[in-house]
Order: sequence, then C-alpha cells, then structure tokens
Amino acid sequence: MSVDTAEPSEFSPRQNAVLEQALQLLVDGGEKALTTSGVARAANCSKESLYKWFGDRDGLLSAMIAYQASKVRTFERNGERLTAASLHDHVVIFARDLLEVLAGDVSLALNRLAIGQSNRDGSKLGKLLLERGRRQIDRRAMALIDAGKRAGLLRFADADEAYHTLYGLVVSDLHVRMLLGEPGLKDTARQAEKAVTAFLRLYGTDKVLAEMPVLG
Amino acid sequence: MSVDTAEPSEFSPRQNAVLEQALQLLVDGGEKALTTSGVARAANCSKESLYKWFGDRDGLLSAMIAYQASKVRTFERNGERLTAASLHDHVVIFARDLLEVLAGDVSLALNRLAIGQSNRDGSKLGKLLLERGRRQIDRRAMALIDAGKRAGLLRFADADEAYHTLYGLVVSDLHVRMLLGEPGLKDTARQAEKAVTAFLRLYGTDKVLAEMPVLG
DNA sequence: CGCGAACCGTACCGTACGGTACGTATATGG
DNA sequence: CCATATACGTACCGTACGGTACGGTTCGCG
Repeated sequence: MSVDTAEPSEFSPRQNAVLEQALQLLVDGGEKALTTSGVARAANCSKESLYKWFGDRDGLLSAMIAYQASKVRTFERNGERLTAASLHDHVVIFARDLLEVLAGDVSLALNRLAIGQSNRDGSKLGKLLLERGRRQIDRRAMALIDAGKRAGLLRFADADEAYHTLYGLVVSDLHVRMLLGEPGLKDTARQAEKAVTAFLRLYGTDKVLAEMPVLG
Repeated sequence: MSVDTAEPSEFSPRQNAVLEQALQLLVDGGEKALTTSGVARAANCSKESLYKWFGDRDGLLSAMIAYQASKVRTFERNGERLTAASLHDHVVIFARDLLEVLAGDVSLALNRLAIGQSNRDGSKLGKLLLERGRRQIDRRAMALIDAGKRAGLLRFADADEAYHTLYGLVVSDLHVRMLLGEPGLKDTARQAEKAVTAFLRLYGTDKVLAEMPVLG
C-alpha cells in the first residue's frame, strides 16, 4: 500500500508560490529554462532558500510534480442510478476530461521533464509522475466502470483490462504526439465520442448495445 | 549536398559508423551522456569532423534520427490470399512487431531525446521522428487493413480511423509508461493478442466474427 | 615523389550551470 | 531594545559543455 499518501499541505504557502513560478517557467521555456537561478529570480527568492527547502535540483523537480498533483482533484459522482444513456455520457465526459488533462500545458511540460530524465539512473521522476498524477484519474475511471458493471450495463472479467482498453481507445497515440510537439491535435471531442462508442460496443451488455446505432 | 528529403545513403559509411556510436552512447547514458566530446571519443573521430559533417549538435541529433530510421525496413507481404485466420495472424504479428519496435532501446532513447527537446523553440526533432520513424510502420498497417477490407473481412468507413483504433488498442499507455522508465512491461504477446481480438470484434465482418469465440 | 584534401587528437575559449558562502533586512518573541 | 531565526540578493567557485583553432598524420592522385 502507499506510504506516501499523507499529502496535507506538503509545502508552505511561500514554497507553493515558488513551485508555481517554477512550473510557469518550465511551461514557458522547457527544462533548459528551469535553472535554479531562474527559479530564484522569477519567484523573488534566494537560491539558498531553494536548496534549503528542496535539497537539490532533483528535489525541486519532485516537489513540482507533487505540488501539481496536489492541485488536481477529481470529484467522484456517486449514488447516481446508471442507465445506458447516462453511462455513455459519463464515459464520454471522462474521456474528454482525460484528453484535456493530458493536453494541458503543465501536464505536457512535466511529462516531458520526467521522460527526459528517465534514462538517468534512478531518477524516480517517472514513477512519481505515474503514481501521483495518474492515481486520481485511474480511480475515477475504475469507479465508473465498476458502477457500469454493477448496473448490468458492462460485462468484463478484468476491470483493469477493460480500463486499459478504454484508455487506449481514447488516447491512442495522441499523448506521445503531443509530447513530441505536434500541433493541431485539439479536436478531442470527436475522438472521445468515437472511442466511447467502440468501448461500449466491446464491453456493453445487450442493454447498452440495444440503444446504439447498428453500424459505425 | 542533399536537401533532407533524398535518403539514398544519406551519409558516408564513416559517418554512419559515427552515428552508430552516438546512438549507443545515447542508449547507454541518456541525453546527458551525449556530448560532442563523448561522441568524438567513442567514435575515434575529431570534434572538428563532427561539426563539419553535421553542422552543430542539433544537426547531429537529426542525423541520428535519420540514420536510425534508414535502418528500419518493413517488408510488405503482398499477393497473399487473405482468410479470416490469416488476417488475424497477420494483425497479431503486426501488433507484436509494433510493440517490439516501440520497446526497443534505441527507439525509446530517441523518443526521449526528441520529447525532451520538443518544448525548445522549433526543434523539429519530434516532427522528424514522427515522419521518419512512423511512416514505414503506418504504411504496413494501412496496407494490411486495406487488404482486409478488399477481402471482405474488415468493414470501416475511414481507414485512418480504423488504424488509429488498432494502434490505441495495441499500445494503450504502454509507450508513455516505457518512456517514463517503468520496468517490467515486457509481456507484449498477451497484450497484442487481446488487442487484435478487440479490433476484429469492432471492424470484422461476419466472416471474421463467425470464427471468433463468442465472449471474451 | 610531391601535393592537397580529409581527418585525428588535443588544447583552448567563452559561457552557463549547480551549488555554496556571506552580508543584510525583516519579523518574532522576551 | 535586543536576540534569534528566516529569507533575500549577490557574489563566488568548480566544472563541464558547445564550438573553434591548430599541428600532425594518413591517403589518394597526378
């Protein structure tokens, strides 16, 4: 189980403000622009404070990831009675949110940063990003999928596998393409709709399939 | 003197050997290890030659991508009469090959490199990687999908969309996870099989569906 | 043989980064 | 009013990188 779960105000307000400036700097200029001097200048703090608070540069990067993850909160919609139509809508909303998160400036910048550091020996940034950043959205999706199954609308043996399929259908290679800097990938709405249709065709029970168009 | 489109023996054998050493260096130590001095030392050449051949560091990186792409050759299997079983097998082989390529040391290292440089202004590396590295595998997949349609085994309106779906089903988030350095993602065979089953369930005609197990 | 081109090895330069040290200012508490 | 802690700004240090210059060596060719 996760030992690192305690995340109530991991940093002081002042430190959060500094991390915010650091993120802004990273988004604007990439990793090359994220120098300790630059962060100190942008945040009006001293380098000495940076090293006192975060240890070293890697500590600063980890803190940035933790801080950004702490800002993301996904609200669980519970207790609602699911129908075929509402399940479809909820999954579409999830798909759109997922693509929107992945396409966000800060998300892309942090993923690029972690990927760039990932062949460095034991950088832990990638692990941190996956654990902190993905946990929320994974939980939300799994809850939705489980609810669909309990409502007799979805049918699968392995929920993880079903979620993996949904993720692949929704994201495909869009994430990597965005990470590589390919422009003009903002038509996410249609992509999400198509993906959800395919997902429901694969995992929906007759109750769901009956309400879907016969052919794509 | 060649503009960057003509790719018959883009570099001399000596230059190819240097690029090979540079790739090895990148795979072993990441971008940080890929210094001009390091490449010169590993390849037993002079820095002056590096700058004469490739212009500057970015030119060297671009040349590495072009060189690696020139090594990948996908042989097209043509003229074969497709059946439901052989289509399934061919798609499975494609899926496995795709995952194997994406999981390759050099592929991961180059993708990490290009992604790390992609928020730098106009780095072109990402574009280059997508155009050079993906074109071959895209063509192979599209040919296979088209052949399946012509044989009355697949049914779709938009071949690009069908391919995108296949790609997403096969790769899901595996590529990004590998790029982030997550270990133990080598169980590609089962993943490929499941993905192809889902793909054929979505796009297969009755001829194909008749030969598939009733439920997953 | 002689000549020029290509190339290797090394030394060199300017710059910029990560990290440390120091002097000063502000605030809090007795 | 003083003492202590915290933090700001700046200056500083060692290192390492990208890029250039130069002398020596090999190789192809007339």
